[in-house]
Amino acid sequence: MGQQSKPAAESGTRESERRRTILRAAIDVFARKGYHGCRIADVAKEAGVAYGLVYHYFKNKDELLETVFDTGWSGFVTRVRAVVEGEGPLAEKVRGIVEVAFEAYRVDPRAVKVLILEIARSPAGSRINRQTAFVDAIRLSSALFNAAQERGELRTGLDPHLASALLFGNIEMALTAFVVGLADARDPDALERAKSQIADSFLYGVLTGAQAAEVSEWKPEKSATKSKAPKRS
Amino acid sequence: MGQQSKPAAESGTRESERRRTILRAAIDVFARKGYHGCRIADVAKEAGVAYGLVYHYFKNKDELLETVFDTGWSGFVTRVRAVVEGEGPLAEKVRGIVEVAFEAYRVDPRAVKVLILEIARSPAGSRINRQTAFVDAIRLSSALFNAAQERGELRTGLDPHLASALLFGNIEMALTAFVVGLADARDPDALERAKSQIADSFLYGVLTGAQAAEVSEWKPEKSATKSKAPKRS
DNA sequence: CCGCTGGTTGACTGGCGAATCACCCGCCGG
DNA sequence: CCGGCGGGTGATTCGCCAGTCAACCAGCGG
Repeated sequence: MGQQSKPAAESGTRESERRRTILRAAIDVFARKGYHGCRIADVAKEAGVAYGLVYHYFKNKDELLETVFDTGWSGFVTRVRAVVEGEGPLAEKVRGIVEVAFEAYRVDPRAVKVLILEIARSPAGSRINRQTAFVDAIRLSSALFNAAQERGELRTGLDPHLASALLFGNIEMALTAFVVGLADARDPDALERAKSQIADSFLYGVLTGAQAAEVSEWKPEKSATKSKAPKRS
Repeated sequence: MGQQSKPAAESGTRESERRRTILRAAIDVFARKGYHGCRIADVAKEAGVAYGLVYHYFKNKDELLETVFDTGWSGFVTRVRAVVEGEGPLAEKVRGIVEVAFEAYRVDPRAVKVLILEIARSPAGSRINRQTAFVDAIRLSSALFNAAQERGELRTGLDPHLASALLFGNIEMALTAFVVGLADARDPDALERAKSQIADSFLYGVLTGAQAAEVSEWKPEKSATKSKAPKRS
């Protein structure tokens, strides 16, 4: 643990090492026992710090969850935005979004678990509705489908918003399957298959016949844009 | 449990009027403030009964939620099973399942809200994992897709389990949109559109080209099977 | 060497709410 | 008329846990 005497300046972010440790511990504990099912004491123990220190860095338990959310979600949204605003055909972008979500899961499954289980469906209560965030993401990719519709690539009568919602619905359901253990997350093949099946069936479901035909021809060419900035959190 | 004295026959269910009142109140309060965000006192007040009576009928708060779940979910599963085991082509059945879900929402939106928000994604903790129930439903309709796959109606390489999960994922996402107010639930047209778009895009997404072609020809002929047993709860 | 500052500690407390319990009341059977 | 019983009541109890706080320590500047 204690590597003190850090040369102040250090790695980009201003937040102290300790703060990050606590955040990390919070994610792990939330993932294991759920937000309501754990005490601050658990988080402190997991992080290997004193009880009171948690309150030094976070106003209260709620803010802790809030922060976990902001951190994880903003990373996700940023990546999605990059995909949406990038170049390439719709199908490619859809695959890109799916890729982003699954990659996030691969890199930090517990963080994803918390996002899905604790936040996406958090009951009405909590202060500034986090549902807004979810909606934002949906709206973000709506733009994609709006444009596609104007180009006549979407099947007629399909609401772009709904299309966008369905995409995230599919992704969420698939990830949920892994999160709750329905599917075996340790099998990298299962991840890969789920990924492509989701993208495919979504595209088939949403595109016009002509466009869909092209989907069939698509094959994973170990794509260029695979880069992957080191996922934070 | 002493069920004597009462003119035995009476209204089907054995449970007392009071018990049902409390259950109903619980659904309403859970929907409004969330399971964790409400006190037993709230439920009692809503039901117009004494605090202690809640504990007369239910062992504890958890059992109350559990019961709300069992009641609502078993009704849903029963209806889905009826559809799955009925006659007719796959497409028809898929539409049937979607119909069941939306009808449940139309009849008792608050109950659906509780199921979706409080239970589907309940954190690891709670006793006998209710996730099992969710999985059961998915498995149930998997049979459908299994059969379809053998008949060659499913696109190749598509896992029947996944197809089933996607169907429920789509339904859930759509209902969530209404539950959280993203879509206007008071507009019966919105419900209707969402319903058909979900079914359509799912079918297009999952079926082989040949089968999908038939989907296009489908038109709502104010179907026979619309009957609708009076939804319980 | 002194004292300040800011990160760090963990015992303590105050409130909240789940669960209990002693009591009530109307009914029925003897 | 009595006594027992089951549905019904709500004040009281009791444990838990979020959040506080006084004290502690390490470094540092003077």
